[in-house]
Amino acid sequence: VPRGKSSKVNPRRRQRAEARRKDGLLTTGDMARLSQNTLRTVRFYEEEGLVSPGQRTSGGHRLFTLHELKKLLLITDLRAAGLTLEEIREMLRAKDRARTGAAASREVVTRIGTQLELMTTRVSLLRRLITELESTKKHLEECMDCNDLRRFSNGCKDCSRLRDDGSFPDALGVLWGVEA
Amino acid sequence: VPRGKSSKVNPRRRQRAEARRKDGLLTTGDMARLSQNTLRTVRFYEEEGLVSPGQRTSGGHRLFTLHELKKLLLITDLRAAGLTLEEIREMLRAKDRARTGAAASREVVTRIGTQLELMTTRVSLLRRLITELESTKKHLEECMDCNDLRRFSNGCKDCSRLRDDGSFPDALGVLWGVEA
DNA sequence: TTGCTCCTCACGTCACGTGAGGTGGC
DNA sequence: TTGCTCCTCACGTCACGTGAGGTGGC
Repeated sequence: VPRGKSSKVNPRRRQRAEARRKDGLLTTGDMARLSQNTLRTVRFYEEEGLVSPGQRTSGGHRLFTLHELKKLLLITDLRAAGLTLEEIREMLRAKDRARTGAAASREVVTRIGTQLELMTTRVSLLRRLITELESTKKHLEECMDCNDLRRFSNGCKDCSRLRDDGSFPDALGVLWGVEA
Repeated sequence: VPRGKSSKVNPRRRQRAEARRKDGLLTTGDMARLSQNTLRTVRFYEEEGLVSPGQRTSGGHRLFTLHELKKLLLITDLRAAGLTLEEIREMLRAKDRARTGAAASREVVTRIGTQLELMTTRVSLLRRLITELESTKKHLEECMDCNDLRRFSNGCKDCSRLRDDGSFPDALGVLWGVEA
């Protein structure tokens, strides 16, 4: 159980998460909750010039527009997809730095194209790994009721369960130390 | 052009990358090249107890077995898939820490299952983002020969190209600042 | 023998995490 | 008024990157 984060459901807090301020602006906490980030991350992205609170309350609390929330949601997705903050920043600023619509769109199209290739590669790697781990899991599920202590102490070397299958995933060889 | 990394093809180096030492062991450089990692990363993984050179030469050069290379390849894939080194370490050590085959397989099956769920989630996010960015790219490709400076200076607000389409990707709204 | 490869420190970086200590706002 | 939320430092962490300065090995 993680400390510091009460699991008690606080009804007032629940309301806050769903309710909007009357002026339609969002606090740092709203931004964090709605984008599944921490407060620290929202503030860090502001320091890095990625999002910006249009204004602050007299007490110093940040207030963001809905547009900044949408930007934060995109940043969050792009980070999860593997882009660095620098790459994200360049993408977000590309339009404003360009002098013409043609230059702006070409710049953004190029950047998106590059990232799409990288993302496709990442999906392929993930799919390959998922297949491999699923196969490894299936093999090991056959051993979940194994009581052969003698064979296990011997590293499962002479166990037919781990040998009779021709398509033996590499990951299983590594995890079970079959050739060590 | 990145500095420090010559793009000249060195035929001797090429041979080294493919050839094996007569004893079948691999140097740190072989491990790095064959797994697409840097020398630093291979050494760091050794410090962290993830891979281990079975022996060293009299001069202190690390020598790895083929099994350590396979382990490094799996580690590299798992890292790219988003696992921390701690999670990878626990997965690799689970079998050796268990007392019975049943306990070992249950432990590893559970860990793999957890990671498979996370990986599936990551694939979904990537696919969703790929779709969104492809759509955004397609919209912007229509603007690559735009010469309407007046409209661009005005933020493309009154341009029909960016408005007539009903299914307007969120990312485009953010990147093109349509509501700012 | 030459130069390419590998070695060990050791400080730097990126993207935040984690308190400490204090104040704001419905 | 209470307590939940947000504030600003500021040091810590994870997974390496990047030299400096030196030696090993086909």
